Amino acid sequence: MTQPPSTPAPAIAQDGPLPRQRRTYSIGELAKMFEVTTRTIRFYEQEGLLAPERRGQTRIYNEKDRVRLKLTLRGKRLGFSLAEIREVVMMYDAMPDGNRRQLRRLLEILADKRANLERQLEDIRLMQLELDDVERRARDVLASLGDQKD
Amino acid sequence: MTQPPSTPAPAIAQDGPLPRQRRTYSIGELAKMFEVTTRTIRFYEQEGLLAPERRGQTRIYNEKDRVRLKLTLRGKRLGFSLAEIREVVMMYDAMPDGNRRQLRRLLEILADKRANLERQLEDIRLMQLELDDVERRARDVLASLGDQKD
DNA sequence: GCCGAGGTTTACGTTAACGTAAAGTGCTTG
DNA sequence: CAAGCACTTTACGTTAACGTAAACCTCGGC
Repeated sequence: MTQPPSTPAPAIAQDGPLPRQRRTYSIGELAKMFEVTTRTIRFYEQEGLLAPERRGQTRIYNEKDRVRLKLTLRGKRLGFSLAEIREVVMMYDAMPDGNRRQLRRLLEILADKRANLERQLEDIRLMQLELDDVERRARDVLASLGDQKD
Repeated sequence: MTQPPSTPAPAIAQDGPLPRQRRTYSIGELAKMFEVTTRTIRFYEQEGLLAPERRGQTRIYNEKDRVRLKLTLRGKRLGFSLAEIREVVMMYDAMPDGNRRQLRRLLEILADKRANLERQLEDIRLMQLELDDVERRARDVLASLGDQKD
């Protein structure tokens, strides 16, 4: 991904105990970092959400890959499907040389996601009120149980 | 949910062309009302999220059932599993005669859900910023395409 | 030289949340 | 009374998003 033509990525760059500028990650590192399994990461690649470089057979993830994974997981937490996430991600990548139709389509998708987020905000607000209510009642009952034994 | 002990729910109360106080619903009505299929509603019942009365074989839903369905669907939109939703719903129902342990457990669950919602709020905020960014770039590209034809 | 820690592919298994089809019941309407 | 419509049960099918197992490579260290 990283388009910036710089930094040819020195093979292992073992120049200190904690290299301050870590540019690549193994699949295992990413897995721990985000608390997912390597299977998940490979699956996301298979689904077209990631496309790490290879050193021989081994996958090498760079900073951009890491960000993508982060965004993907965030999307998942918000209930988006991998297909939806891929839609935005791919459009985004194709953007620089996209034609009008594609760009307008992208804007449509974005508006759609936005509307979705707005509804989720409202849902969260309502849900919080419900939880407030349930909790208040639960505490009341607990209090009324004040001196009984169980 | 609504526990208010009142209103014994008169069987059918057919007293007008458009009974202003509709207390019961058919499965089809609820399905249209919430834009889900009847299959979905029956499935939720099977999963212990609903328990409508029966008139013979037919399911009769009252106001409380309707609210439950609404809350269930809201939970779903927020990415909760049916199992999670059921957990809260069942605890809530068992509340009045719940013992301390159950009530504390309920409070735990609520705190958990709350934390979840908080993270979702943050995720939404971040996601909105991302969308802002993507949209801005897309508009820029579109503008730069100003006079080309496609 | 071999061993363990990580990486890889291939492929079948699993779970949640329904979809879909078949076959039957019950009312009411022309 | 036949047709139609809404409801019912039963049961197999489907999709997304991984889990899990087997069998393999490869590299640094003892």
